Amino acid sequence: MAKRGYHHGNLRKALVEAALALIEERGPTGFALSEAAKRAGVTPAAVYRHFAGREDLIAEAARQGYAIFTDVMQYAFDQGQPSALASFEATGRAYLAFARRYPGHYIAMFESGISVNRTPELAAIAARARAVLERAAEGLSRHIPPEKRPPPAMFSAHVWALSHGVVELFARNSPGTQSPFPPEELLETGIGIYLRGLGLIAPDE
Amino acid sequence: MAKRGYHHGNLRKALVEAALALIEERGPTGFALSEAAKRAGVTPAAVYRHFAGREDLIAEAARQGYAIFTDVMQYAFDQGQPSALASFEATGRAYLAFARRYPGHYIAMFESGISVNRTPELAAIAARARAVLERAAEGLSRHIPPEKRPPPAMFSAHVWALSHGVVELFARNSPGTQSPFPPEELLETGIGIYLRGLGLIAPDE
DNA sequence: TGTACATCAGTGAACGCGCGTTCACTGATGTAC
DNA sequence: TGTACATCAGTGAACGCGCGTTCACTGATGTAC
Repeated sequence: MAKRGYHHGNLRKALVEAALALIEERGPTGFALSEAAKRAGVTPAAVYRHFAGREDLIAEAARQGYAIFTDVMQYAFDQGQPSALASFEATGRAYLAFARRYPGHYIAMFESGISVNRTPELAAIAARARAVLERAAEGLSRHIPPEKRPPPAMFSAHVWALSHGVVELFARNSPGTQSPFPPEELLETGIGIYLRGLGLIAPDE
Repeated sequence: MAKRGYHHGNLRKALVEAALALIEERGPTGFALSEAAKRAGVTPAAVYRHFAGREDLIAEAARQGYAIFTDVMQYAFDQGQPSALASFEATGRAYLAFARRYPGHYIAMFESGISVNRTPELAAIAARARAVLERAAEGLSRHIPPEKRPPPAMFSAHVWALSHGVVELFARNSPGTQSPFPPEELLETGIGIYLRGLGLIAPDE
């Protein structure tokens, strides 16, 4: 169990952790398999006992990210229940919280260039994450008059896109630089205005 | 002027074009200075007559991207005038159109990891792009009752974020894979609902 | 409890590769006389 | 118009580097007897 000795104990886990830390520090480009191995206190060749190669290691980081992501979203959804509105808003906020709290996972998932279709396993778990948001949208959908009700998948896509855009442009230091407003505020007001547009929040509040 | 002969004619331009094509084909990671040189029919060392190095070449691609981007946004804005609403919607659509039509520039600007603060020149032109969107927002702002008027910079950020999120998740093949709706439709309906939430579109249309 | 042995996680050396960058050079171009 | 010359864009060879990956190996571990 302990790390000392010839055998590592849990190298697989240590490698994923090292990879996540590296991705977080250096960006997707800066990640090197050899360096992840070094950080785990192991020769580069040892990595191949646990992963097929560099890409496979990143994919595993992304997979774990989607697992956490789905849990976080599901939890937020449940917290908001039985109010469809509260559930919907909470999942939006959870997106931002996830990006903040698990930046390595976030980058592996969305910025590393790893396709979600790389593995059936990865595709499945990503679909599950999407499903949580769509379920929240479906719940909301029932409160909109049928004749002006957009497909739930559409407005779950809207909220996802808004959340993703806020994260990319204003929550990570990348190109947006100094954001005009705190990302949390930006996302909250944005979702608020959007939901009012759907007729789900009264115009006066 | 012609390409034949010892001297290239316009190597600088050819290098930027090669870089853009490569970035578009291989992603930001796949871009190699040596290969851009090869495509321009030139030795890697020749690049250093025109650029300080690899990063500088990417930064120049991004700079040209911002220049085009600003023009495109400005043009869309002007087309929508004198209607503030039409101008606002048009700039949103222009964002998507830009990403579609100039993918290499788009990637250099937003996905290459090049900071907008790398050069004062680059920062300046990016600020100009932001200013176009904010001006559109200011125009719109006048139609909102002052007491419930969010800062123009805030809702220009919302539209930017929504546009960016739609592009990243649904218009590029990256992680979102098969999008549930055409990105154009997604963005248009999203902005429509958002503007209705601001009270800028009548609830019945 | 003690010994023999199979397993297999991790070693260490080596590889080929393409990369970004440098340097002294060369030869095409355009200008001055 | 013709010659001498300065300029400087592009050459080609070389570099050191870190990368991902391979391979035969070794030695710690746990199991069978």
